[in-house]
Amino acid sequence: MPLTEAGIYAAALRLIDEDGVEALTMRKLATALDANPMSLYYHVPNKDAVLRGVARMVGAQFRTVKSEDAPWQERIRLLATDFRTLAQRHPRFMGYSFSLQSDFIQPDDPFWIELTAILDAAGVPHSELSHFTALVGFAINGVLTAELTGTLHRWSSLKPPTDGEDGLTPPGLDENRVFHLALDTIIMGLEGQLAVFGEGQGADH
Amino acid sequence: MPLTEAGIYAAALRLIDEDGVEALTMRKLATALDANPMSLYYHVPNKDAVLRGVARMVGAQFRTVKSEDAPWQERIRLLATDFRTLAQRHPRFMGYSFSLQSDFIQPDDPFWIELTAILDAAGVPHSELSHFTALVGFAINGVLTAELTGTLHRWSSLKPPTDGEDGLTPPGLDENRVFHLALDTIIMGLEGQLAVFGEGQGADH
DNA sequence: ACCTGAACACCGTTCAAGT
DNA sequence: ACCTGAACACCGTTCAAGT
Repeated sequence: MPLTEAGIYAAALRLIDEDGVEALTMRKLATALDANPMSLYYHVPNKDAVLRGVARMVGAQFRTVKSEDAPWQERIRLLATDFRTLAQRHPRFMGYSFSLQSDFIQPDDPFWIELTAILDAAGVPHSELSHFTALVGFAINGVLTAELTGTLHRWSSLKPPTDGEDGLTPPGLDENRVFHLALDTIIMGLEGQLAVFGEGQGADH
Repeated sequence: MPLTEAGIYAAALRLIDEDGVEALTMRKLATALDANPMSLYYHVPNKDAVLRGVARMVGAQFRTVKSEDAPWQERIRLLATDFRTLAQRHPRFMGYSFSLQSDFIQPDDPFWIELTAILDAAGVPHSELSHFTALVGFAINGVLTAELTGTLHRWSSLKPPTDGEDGLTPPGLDENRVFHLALDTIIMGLEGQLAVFGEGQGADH
């Protein structure tokens, strides 16, 4: 099996899934590919490019059902959960790339394009469209990152037991609850904002 | 000036403010202190401890006005902006510690305690208190992190010019708008959720 | 008690050289 | 066209030794 660019990215992702991004090393990556560490540099300029390649690879897997006729609330929920299930397939990489979002998050990613379209359809004024897209996207991102990096999990274990119960919440259940609660709250907030826009319009004309 | 633990943290923070966390090195830190790299290890167990020390140092600077008589909406806004101004004093460190939040974010930090108190006062049921605290905290965190790491800024430059204007938004203004928009939206969402709790209570009794 | 030098086991990357 | 070895400039950290 000869060395290829795609093969390098795939192997890198495999290593990251196992041991996390911080453990990825050009030298380890090479030995995982049964290759000389220096051979990688013929196919790839440097380590940073490997990470970007992995990001492109994972990002390309993102699929979301196009349901343009559904109400925008439902569409946001769908988009967010689709994105979440993708993120959960590679939690260590996504947790990293979301947080150290230096160059990984681009406004022309399918997620953001779809989110913009949904908010547009919902009635967000064009002048505020990018603001609201950023707000919703990064707020969800914040909750999801906390989930992926395990911060959320370390929290819920500190939660008071549910009134005399055994005190052990089934694993993942709390994460689910917080994520959907966040979605609900943001959507409700958007509904409120849209109502404000409506009022302003009514008063002006 | 002899080497001290606090002095090491202070110097580390100074270096991070200038060049970012990823540029911090035990060896650079030592030369910045006019010391032998190995001398640090007498005062500090390892690099990770240095980062944690810096986190404690920065976190200790957090102050928020206690305004228990104000409406909870105002209290959330105040807490969030207080936290934001602290974060903006050390954007590179805060951007890092928020994202790689492995061990930096603790539920017993003053920010979270105050946020919990506010949401409690707002009427969030005790069984859901930690969920809502997490939701609000990490959503705000997500937007703030995007601001600190510059992701938000790289975005707004892609914004369509405001209809025939010069197309240049004053720097920082967009960040301000998005942050406060996020606050408003989350608060509105919380109001909605609280209304739901109210209904449920009314129907049950 | 506080500091130091030498050393170890790692990194990413370059570059001239091999096939 | 593809791979390799040697080498460079870095890391964090240990440890025995100095004052």
